[in-house]
Amino acid sequence: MICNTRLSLSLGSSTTTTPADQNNNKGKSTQEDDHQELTLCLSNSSDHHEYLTNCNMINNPQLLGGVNSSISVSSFSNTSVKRERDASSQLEEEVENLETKKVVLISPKVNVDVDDDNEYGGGTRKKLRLTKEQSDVLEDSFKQHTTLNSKQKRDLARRLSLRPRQVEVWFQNRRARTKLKQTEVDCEILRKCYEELKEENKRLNKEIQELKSLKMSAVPFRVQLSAATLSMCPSCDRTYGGAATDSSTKISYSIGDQKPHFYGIPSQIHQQQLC
DNA sequence: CATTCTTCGTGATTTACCTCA
DNA sequence: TTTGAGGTAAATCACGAAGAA
Repeated sequence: MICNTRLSLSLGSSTTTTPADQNNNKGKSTQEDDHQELTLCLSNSSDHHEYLTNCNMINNPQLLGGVNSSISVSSFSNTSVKRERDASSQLEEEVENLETKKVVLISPKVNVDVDDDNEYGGGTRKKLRLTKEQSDVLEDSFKQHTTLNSKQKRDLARRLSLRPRQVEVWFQNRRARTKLKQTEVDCEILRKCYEELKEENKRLNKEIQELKSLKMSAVPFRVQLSAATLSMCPSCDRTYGGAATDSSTKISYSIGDQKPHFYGIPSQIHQQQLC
C-alpha cells in the first residue's frame, strides 16, 4: 500500500524551503531536516479510509513497521533515494579513481584530491582548479560533443586524472554557461532589432501624420472645385473631382508636400482619399 | 607596500524533471 | 501503470584569484 496523499509539514523555522534555503543549510544536518518532516498519509483501503499519521523517519525505516510495514519508505523521499544512488556512484567513482592512479598523469600538477570524501570534513571546501592542459582537453572535447555518454565520460576522466563526476560537472557547467552567453547574445540582437523597429515605427508614424495633414489640406480645395469638375463615384455615390489630369490638382498636392516621393502619383492619392 | 573589499570565473551541490527499461 | 535508474537543466553556493580603493 502506497500513500496517495502526502501532506508535509516542516517543523523547521521555515515552512517553505527553496533550493537556496537548502543550500544555505548546507553543512548543517540534512538528515535532521528529513527527521523533522511529519507526513500525513491517506490510505486507499477499500473498506474505509484510514488516516495514518506517522513520522517519516527516512533513516530509521524500522520505526515505520508499527504503523504499516508495507509502506514503501523510499517513496517518501527522493532525496534519500538520490543519496543512495550518489553513494553507489561514488563507490563506482572510487573504483575508477583507483584505476586512474595507474594511468600516466597528463600534468605534473594533478588536481585529483585523494581525500575527496574528507573534503568538507573540516567545514571548508577545497576548490579544484583544473590545469591548462585539462581545461584545453575538456574544451576540445566539448567542441566535438556537448554531452558525454558514460564511456566518453570515463575515458575523459581517466585521461585527465579526474573523477568521472568532475568531468560530468564540468560539462554541465559548460553547457549552462554557454547557454547563458548565447542568451546574452540573443538578447543583444533582440535589443538592436527592437531599436530598429522603434525607429521604423517612429518614421512610419511621422509619415502617417504627414499624409493626414495632406488630406486635411486637400479637402478645402475640393470644396472650391466647380460643380462641373465633380463626378459621381459609382461605388460609394460620392462626388469627386474626376479630372485626375487637372493641372490645378497636381499643384494643390504639391503645396506643403515635404515628401518628394509623393510627386508623380497624385491621382492615386486622390482616388484613395475619395473612396 | 599591506590590507580590505568587490567582482568574476568556476567547481560543486541540490532539486526538479524527463526518458527508458 | 508504476517504479527506479540515469541523465540533464536550472538555480545556487562558495572558493579563490585579480583588481580597486
